[in-house]
Amino acid sequence: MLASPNDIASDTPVLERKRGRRKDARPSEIVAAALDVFAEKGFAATKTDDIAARAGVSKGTLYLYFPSKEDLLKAVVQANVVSLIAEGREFVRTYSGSTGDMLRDFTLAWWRAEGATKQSAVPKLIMSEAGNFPDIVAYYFNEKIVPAEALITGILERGVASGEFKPIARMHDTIHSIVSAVIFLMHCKHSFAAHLGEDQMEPETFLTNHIHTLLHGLSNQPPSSRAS
Amino acid sequence: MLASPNDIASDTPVLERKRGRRKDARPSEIVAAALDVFAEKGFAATKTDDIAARAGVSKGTLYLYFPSKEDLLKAVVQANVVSLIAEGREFVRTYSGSTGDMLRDFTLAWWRAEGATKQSAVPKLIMSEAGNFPDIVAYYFNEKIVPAEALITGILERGVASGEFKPIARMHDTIHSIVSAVIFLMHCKHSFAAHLGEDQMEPETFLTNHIHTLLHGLSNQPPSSRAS
Amino acid sequence: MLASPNDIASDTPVLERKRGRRKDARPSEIVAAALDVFAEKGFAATKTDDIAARAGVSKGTLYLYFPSKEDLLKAVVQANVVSLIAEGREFVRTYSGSTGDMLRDFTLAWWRAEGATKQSAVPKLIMSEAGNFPDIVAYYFNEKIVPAEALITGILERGVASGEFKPIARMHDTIHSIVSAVIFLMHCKHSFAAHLGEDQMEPETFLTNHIHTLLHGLSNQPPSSRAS
Amino acid sequence: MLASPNDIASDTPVLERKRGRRKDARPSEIVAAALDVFAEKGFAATKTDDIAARAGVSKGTLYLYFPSKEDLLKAVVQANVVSLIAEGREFVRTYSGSTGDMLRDFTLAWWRAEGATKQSAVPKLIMSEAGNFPDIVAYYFNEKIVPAEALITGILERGVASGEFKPIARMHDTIHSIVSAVIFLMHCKHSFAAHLGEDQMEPETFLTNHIHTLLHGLSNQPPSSRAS
DNA sequence: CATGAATGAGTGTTCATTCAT
DNA sequence: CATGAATGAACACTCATTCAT
Repeated sequence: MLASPNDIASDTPVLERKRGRRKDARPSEIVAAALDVFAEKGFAATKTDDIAARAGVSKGTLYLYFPSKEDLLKAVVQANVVSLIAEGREFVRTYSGSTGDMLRDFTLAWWRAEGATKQSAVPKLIMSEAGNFPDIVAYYFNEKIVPAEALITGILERGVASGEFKPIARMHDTIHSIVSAVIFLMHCKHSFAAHLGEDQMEPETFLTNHIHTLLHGLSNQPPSSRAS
Repeated sequence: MLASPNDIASDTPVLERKRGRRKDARPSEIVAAALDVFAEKGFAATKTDDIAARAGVSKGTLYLYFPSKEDLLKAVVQANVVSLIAEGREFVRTYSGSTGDMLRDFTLAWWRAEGATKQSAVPKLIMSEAGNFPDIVAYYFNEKIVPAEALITGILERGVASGEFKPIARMHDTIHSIVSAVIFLMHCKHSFAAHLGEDQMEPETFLTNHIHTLLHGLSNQPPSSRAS
Repeated sequence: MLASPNDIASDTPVLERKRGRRKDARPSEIVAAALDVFAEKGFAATKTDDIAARAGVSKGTLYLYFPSKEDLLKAVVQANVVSLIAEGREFVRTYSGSTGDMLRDFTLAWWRAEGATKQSAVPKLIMSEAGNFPDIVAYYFNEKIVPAEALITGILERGVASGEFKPIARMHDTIHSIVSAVIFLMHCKHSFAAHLGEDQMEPETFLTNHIHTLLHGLSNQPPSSRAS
Repeated sequence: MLASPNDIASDTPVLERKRGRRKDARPSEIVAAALDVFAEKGFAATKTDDIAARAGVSKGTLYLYFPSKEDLLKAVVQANVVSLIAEGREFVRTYSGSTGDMLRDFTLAWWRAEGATKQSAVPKLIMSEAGNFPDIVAYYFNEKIVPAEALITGILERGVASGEFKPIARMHDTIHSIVSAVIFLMHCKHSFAAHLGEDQMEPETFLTNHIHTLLHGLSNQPPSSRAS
């Protein structure tokens, strides 16, 4: 259903030249516009006119590059999946330092690369539209979530292996304890931005604190015997 | 915009009788059906016929009780906000035990009361529709999120006061470290249910582990000096 | 289609007795209410609820007496046709005086009996709905317009026969010169009431003047030879 | 509410070409079709599909040019108001001849320009829908009725000033004596066309006779003293 | 390539009519 | 008799998609 991801970057900066060269930029401009509007209104409530208007093209032009609104959604998801994982792999491959710092820096890097950009709308979109487009979700799950969890698994195993971390009984749970904060942050950004004061939600501070707490705990007391 | 929440329970069991009596049950049956369909498809992609069909009534009957599809959405949100907070307050008021256990039990009780039921669709719905219905989000934020955070603040302060917990510099961050796991779980349930194996995501186990990790940490090492 | 007119009077005064005797008044109360609402909104834009509400009964009760909304319209027309013609016949039969005065008094009596009452809504209604209910129009035409024109023909012939009036070449035209003023007045009353000042439109004065002008002319000069 | 009338002619003949060009003709074609159907069925009973079908376009196209059915009604009224008044002014400005002839010729010209064309449906429409669209009625009243009465006032005053006419005590009444015949004729045309034989209602003959009677009277006798 | 007028299937909402109580 | 909750066919309006220019 979903073609293998080809490299449609959505944030490509564009130096305007009306109808001039660089026609190949059109698709990615449209994808970027679509991401904006889909994230704001949801797929069903988005009108193709809105996307066209935001992309600065006519409605007909959309159909020159994408056979349907749904294909545009697919393109949006595809365009925002691949490079992130590649970046993550590179981070893990090259990081040197303690695993605690690595976990913190990985999380921050992830936030900076995805959460702090417009791409953060994709997870929201995926979640919102999961019920209506299961194949897109499957694609996203396999191409992004699975590799991402693999990366984190690698980090955690590094910590356990080095003795920095205690043994981890249920790896998935620990991964989710980390991931949930980033996802939560992205969702908040797109849903409650207006309601959260700047001080209540400073993403990088929050993530730093979150990882710190996960590493060192809130409690002054030793764990009771019946641990995880 | 949104009237003060009146207690429309959404899971009322019904003994069928086609016409006539039972009319006071209708609204809550409809609200329950609407919650299901909205959560599955999103607001815009939901057809009123679908709601009517799922509620076992005709399309016209919907409009006997709710002036519009949007009002039905409001009713869905309202119906699933109030009692939860009341339950939470009661839990906090009556709990006796260590604050670590309290935090874990609070989280589990929250999950059982909301996450494990159909009500867990509401947070997903709120997030998905935030862009289109800001007043509903505002209502939800004020009536549910704010009080919920107040409850958790109380628990954390109890732990700090008793010396069980270390001092907490940024209360909001710590609250969000807790909350994010529950929200994450609810969102996953409605988006990735099909993709997550039973063993990868066992909600109560995950939450127990999450709280345990937050309390006692992953690390074998003491925190570096430059903490939060 | 339309039954022979049975005597449903619409202006029957009613002394209220809730659910008491005199159940036979119900139909005429409903017909009176329907006339009001039909005249105000037109047939298609009238909701049966409105009629029921104005009649002070439930919507279901309407269907106890009238098989459909359209039948209610028929009843409204029927109820307001018969007695008028009878009154007119009586007037003509018993009038003694000059034919000029007779014409004026006939016109005024007509206005008082129909134009000044709620019945004046019927001609408006007939005109508005002519395209949709041709059989009702046919009924109205045959039962009211034809007899009414016969009455006026009688008056005009009386005047010609007595030498009071000049010979009348096209009887229909002269009838319409008279009738048009009354119809015009009724239509204005239901359409421009809000726009016409009291002084611009005093019905009885207008009709008196209209008949006077028709009888005696505006001109100081004799007609040119090429008359009608 | 109603924009200043722009010149949408409703009877523009059209040389067919299915798509593309001719787009500026579309609105007036639609307005013409709408006038037809509204006049025939009334506003509420008219389906937008009917208008579209009669205009030879799809339903969607209607909404390309008019935001709603009600706006289409407004456009219909606007399109058929302005030029008439301009024509009337021109007639009055340029007429030379006796005032009696002028009154007759004015009436006939009015009939030919409005009554004999499809525009004659507008007065019927206005009357029928008065209760539901008061602002449209107000527009019509101010833009058409008021100026029309002013024109007739001018004619009558010319006759009085020249001594051709007797003094006129209540100008409004006399205007209405003239106008009522034209309105009556228009209403009849749209309501009783099927019922009136050709000989009973020959519009121009009727109007000629009506004006003749208004000028010279039916009576052989002088008015009694107690005039208006 | 790009446009935007045109389309028509689809959806939210209304309302005449029915019928169990 | 009277009610009013329930129905579902019908309608105004929308919007993804097409295609002549």
